[in-house]
Order: sequence, then structure tokens, then C-alpha cells
Amino acid sequence: MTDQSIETKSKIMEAARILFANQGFEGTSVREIATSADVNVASVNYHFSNKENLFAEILRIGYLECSQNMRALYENEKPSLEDLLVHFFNYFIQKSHDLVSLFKMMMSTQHSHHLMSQGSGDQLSGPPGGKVIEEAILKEMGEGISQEDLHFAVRCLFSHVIHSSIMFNCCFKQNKIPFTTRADIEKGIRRLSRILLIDLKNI
Amino acid sequence: MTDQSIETKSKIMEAARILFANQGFEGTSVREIATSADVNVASVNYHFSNKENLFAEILRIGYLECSQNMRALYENEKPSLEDLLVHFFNYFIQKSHDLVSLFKMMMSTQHSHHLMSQGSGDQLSGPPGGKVIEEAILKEMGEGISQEDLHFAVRCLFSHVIHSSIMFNCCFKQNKIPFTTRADIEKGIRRLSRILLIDLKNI
DNA sequence: GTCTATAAATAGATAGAC
DNA sequence: GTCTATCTATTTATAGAC
Repeated sequence: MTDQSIETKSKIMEAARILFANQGFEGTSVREIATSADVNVASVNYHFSNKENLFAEILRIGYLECSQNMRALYENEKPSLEDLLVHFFNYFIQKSHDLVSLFKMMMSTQHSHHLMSQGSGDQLSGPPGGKVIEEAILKEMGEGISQEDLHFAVRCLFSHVIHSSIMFNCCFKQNKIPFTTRADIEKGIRRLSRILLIDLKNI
Repeated sequence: MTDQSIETKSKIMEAARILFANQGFEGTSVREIATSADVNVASVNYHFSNKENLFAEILRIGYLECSQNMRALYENEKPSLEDLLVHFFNYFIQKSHDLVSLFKMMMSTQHSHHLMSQGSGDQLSGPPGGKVIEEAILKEMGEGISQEDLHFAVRCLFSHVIHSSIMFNCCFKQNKIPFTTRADIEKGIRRLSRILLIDLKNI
């Protein structure tokens, strides 16, 4: 591949990523992507065969990047559970395009089947970063914790962080719902982390 | 309006509701809706002016029904906080079509603006049933609780219930993620309710 | 109110010149 | 690899007969 073709390919992916996130798969046309990426219309199909392939590729990369970044963050900084989750929140609202795309896709019957039946099925079992949250909990708790308790805590924490991230970018910003500033959300994430750790220790 | 036209209108809404939820707004064509509803193509635009209007109408009705059902449930049965939330969970997974549609729409920049700028803006501030959860918490706690604590608890509980409902219908069913049976989820909702009430009482 | 027919625009994909 | 031009199919919406 020449340098130019690599640049064209990445320009397409970058433009498509944003458009798909904002308008969905069917709501975005190949022509729109090409215009936004400032490349020729035909180059999209030349590089990605078809529109669906481009979409799948964007999601695959986004999920991988997300998981890897979360893992790297944990390995490098060795943060406490609550620090880790606040980092995840900030990562999610910064990379909200991929997050929202992934969520939309999971909620779409057709695409989730298409996604699961592909090779990426293994990688997509469980939330991105789920394993990291587990490890952070285990580090603070020691090993004396049942699998059921562990899964419960991860689901509570992850659902709260992901929900907060999504709402932060679509509702909390526009409306004046009380206690939904960024500082409020972070405070809430820390509080829930502490509450759950206390609960796990008391079992 | 004649009986026939009322039936046509409701057949269109019922078919469109399901198709929109599964395929999104742009992913669903008017012809598809008409075929599925077993009515003529032109009747869709005759009754709803255009496709976007039909979508907005479906969401408006869905949100209203959802809020009213939650309010009625609380007023009639006067359940405990954890019973109420389990009821919400069961309601959400039963009516997952509307729920998913509403969520998709909120996550779509274009549509959320369109939705908020319309008259339904007031009704859509805050989650459906949010006020009811507040009341259930206050009933168990007495009045000595700050607004910040109250909002925190509502957001934790609602995000957990809504996230569980969505995941239950798109991931938990297909994959074999541990501790995600319906009974497990309900158990988790009850547990989180109790944990949060204990936290609020200790403040 | 319901139907057929059709207008007008746009979609994804590809062929072939360069 | 990139471009223009175009094919084919499908879209929303509407006009007009019944």
C-alpha cells in the first residue's frame, strides 16, 4: 500500500466513525462519508469492499482500542477502584463516538447478530474493560470473594459509568437536570465504588 | 374518524413501533411499515403527514404510556423500593421495543434535538418513572435526606435497571455470561436497592 | 379513506479511463 | 489508486381516480 492509499483509508475511517456515531449506519450514506473525508466516492468501496464492511471494521478497531487503553491505564497507574472508574468515565465521554456506535449496534438486532457471528465474537463477550474492573476489585478485597458477588459489583459499576457517560453527552449537557455536572458525576462514581466495596466486605 | 381509519392508524403505529425499534428510523422504510401493517403505502402519509411525524408520535405515546404505567403501579400497589424497581425491570424487558427506541433516539444528536425542541420537552426531562423512584425512596427514608443524596440514589438505581433491561434483551440472552439469568438480575436489583438505602441512612 | 401510479431524489455499487 | 460516469434499486412523498 502506498502512503497515499493509507492516508485515504484512514481519512475515510475517521470521517465515517463520526458520521456513523451521530447518524447511525443507515442514516449515513457512502457519498456523505466521502465528502466529509475529502476523498472520491469510489474509494470507499475500493478500500472496504462495501459499506457494511467499513462499519464492522470501525467498530472492531474502536472496541480493541478501548479495551487496550483501559488495560494499559490499569497496568501503568495501578489506580484504586474509584480512580480507575473515574478514568473510564473520562475516557468514555472523550471517545463518545465509538461508545455510542457500539451501543447502538448492540441494541440493533440485525447488526448484533452480524457482529456476534463474526470472528470478533470472543472479544465482544463482556464489556470493554470488564476484566480490568474485576481485577481492581480483587486487589482491594483480597481473594475471599465469590464469583457472584464479583459479577454483581462489576455490573453495578459498569452500568453506572456507561450510563453516566452516555447521558452526559446527550441529556445532562442540554437540560438543567440538577447534580449532573462533570464533578457531580465523578463524585457519584466514587461514592458508588466505596458503597459497593463496603457491601462486599460485610458479606 | 371512521372505525376503519382508526384501525388503520393503530395498525400502522403498532407495526412501525416494532420496526423502528429493531431497525432504527433510517433503517425502516415507509413501504416496509405499510406491508407489515397490511395497509396501503399511501395511508401512512395520509394519517401521519410524513415519516418523521409518525416516529415522533410513536415515541411520545410510548413515553407517556411508560410514565403513566409506572405511576399507576406505584399508586396502586404501594410497593417497597426494591419491589418497585423489580417491577420496572419486568416492565422494561416486556416493553423493550419502546425502551430501545427511546434510547436510540436520545443517543442520536439529530433526533434528540428535534425531540427536545418540540412541545414534549417538559415531559422528557428526567427518566420515565424517575419521580416515582424518588417518592419510593422518600417513603422508606423519611424526609431527612438532601436533594443531592436523593438524586444520586435515583441515578444509581435507574441506570442499573435500565442497563440491565437493555442488556437482558440483547446480550444476556444470546451469550453465556455468568449470573445474568432473570432471577440473577432481579436479585441484583434488590441488593443494590438495599445497599443504597443503608448508605443514605448512614449519612 | 383507500387505492394506483408516478414523480423526484438518493442510495450502494461498479465499469472503465487514466 | 483515483477518478468520472452510470446502472439499478429504492426511497419519500404526492396527485388523482374511485
